[in-house]
Amino acid sequence: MPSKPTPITMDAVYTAPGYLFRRMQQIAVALFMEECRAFDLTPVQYGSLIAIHTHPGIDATRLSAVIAFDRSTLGSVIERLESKKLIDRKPSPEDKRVKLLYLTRAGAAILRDIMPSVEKAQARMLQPLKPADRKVLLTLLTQLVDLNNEASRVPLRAEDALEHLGKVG
Amino acid sequence: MPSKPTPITMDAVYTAPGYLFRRMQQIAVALFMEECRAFDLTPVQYGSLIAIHTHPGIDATRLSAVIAFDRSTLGSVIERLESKKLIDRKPSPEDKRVKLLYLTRAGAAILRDIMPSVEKAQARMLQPLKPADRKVLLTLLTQLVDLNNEASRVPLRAEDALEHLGKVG
DNA sequence: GATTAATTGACAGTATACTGACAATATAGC
DNA sequence: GCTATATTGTCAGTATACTGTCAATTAATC
Repeated sequence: MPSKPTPITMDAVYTAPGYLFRRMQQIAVALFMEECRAFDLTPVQYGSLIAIHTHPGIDATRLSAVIAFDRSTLGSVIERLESKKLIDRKPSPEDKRVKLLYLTRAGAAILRDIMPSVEKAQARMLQPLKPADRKVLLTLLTQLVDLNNEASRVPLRAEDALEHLGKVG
Repeated sequence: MPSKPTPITMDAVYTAPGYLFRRMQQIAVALFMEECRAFDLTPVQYGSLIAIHTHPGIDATRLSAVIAFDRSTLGSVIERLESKKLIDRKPSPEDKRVKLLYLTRAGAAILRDIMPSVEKAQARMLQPLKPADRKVLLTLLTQLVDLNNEASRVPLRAEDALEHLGKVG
């Protein structure tokens, strides 16, 4: 049977999951920026630093896969981190196309120092919910992101990306 | 007691709610664009059309409040909708600063036609969850957005925005 | 080993966000 | 009624995304 046409009301917007995800993402960024103001880092830059810290010598393409950030955009993110002297970019001796990424001392330091503020921001955005509800939401959200992994332009490829690091052949 | 410092691992990223909201937002946009390709409308443009349809003669500032979209950005969104001839912008006779927004015939038509595709996209992003879980997630997400309303730069002001429409003073 | 494929980083073009500023215009307070 | 304040639209500057393209380089195939 054909379903009845959706009435065109604001509820078509307000109850759409896509709209709610957009608003929560904006709220999440706002809280991150507020808590981390002193460090002058964006959420994307923070995530990139974490990944480079965890995988020193990673290249931009694999970095993009490990954090599921857009590869085209990552170029300018890396540029900004480099100009802030938080990372170094060194040409790969094995592949002339590739530039390997490393944290500088300053990069490692800022990462260590920013963690508590990031934690605070992450806690604040779930604060309004009861603790049990926070857990439920996080569980479902994690599942949903994982199950929809292939739907995004840049699916998360944590495992794959690691395979090519620190190997000789 | 002081809590132990967070270890710097990828889990600090993968389990952060902010990261999960970012990824779901990107997945949501990707699914919207895929389902609605034929209409050449973005999620933001769609939301704007719905709001203008519901509140004919609304101005840009109130539009921003009714859908909680950034006011600076909305200028270019409106420009694009106007150049596609989906909306009309008319100067207000009462306030020389204000430009009032109306759907064109084409705008109303595209809105009517796109609804099923939007529905499909919204359904697809929750599809991977069990029906009961979808309901739980939506409920918690709606609560969370509402309770964090003031944390975003552009809090939703659905009621306020309406008060100034169609009144004489 | 020469041709074809795929990969890497880069770039141009479009769209959304947010910050902060500005001129024109309205409103409030006195 | 004049002045201080607020509102509206706009713009410049920065940051993130996505599409599509490109040259350089590497890998795969025959």
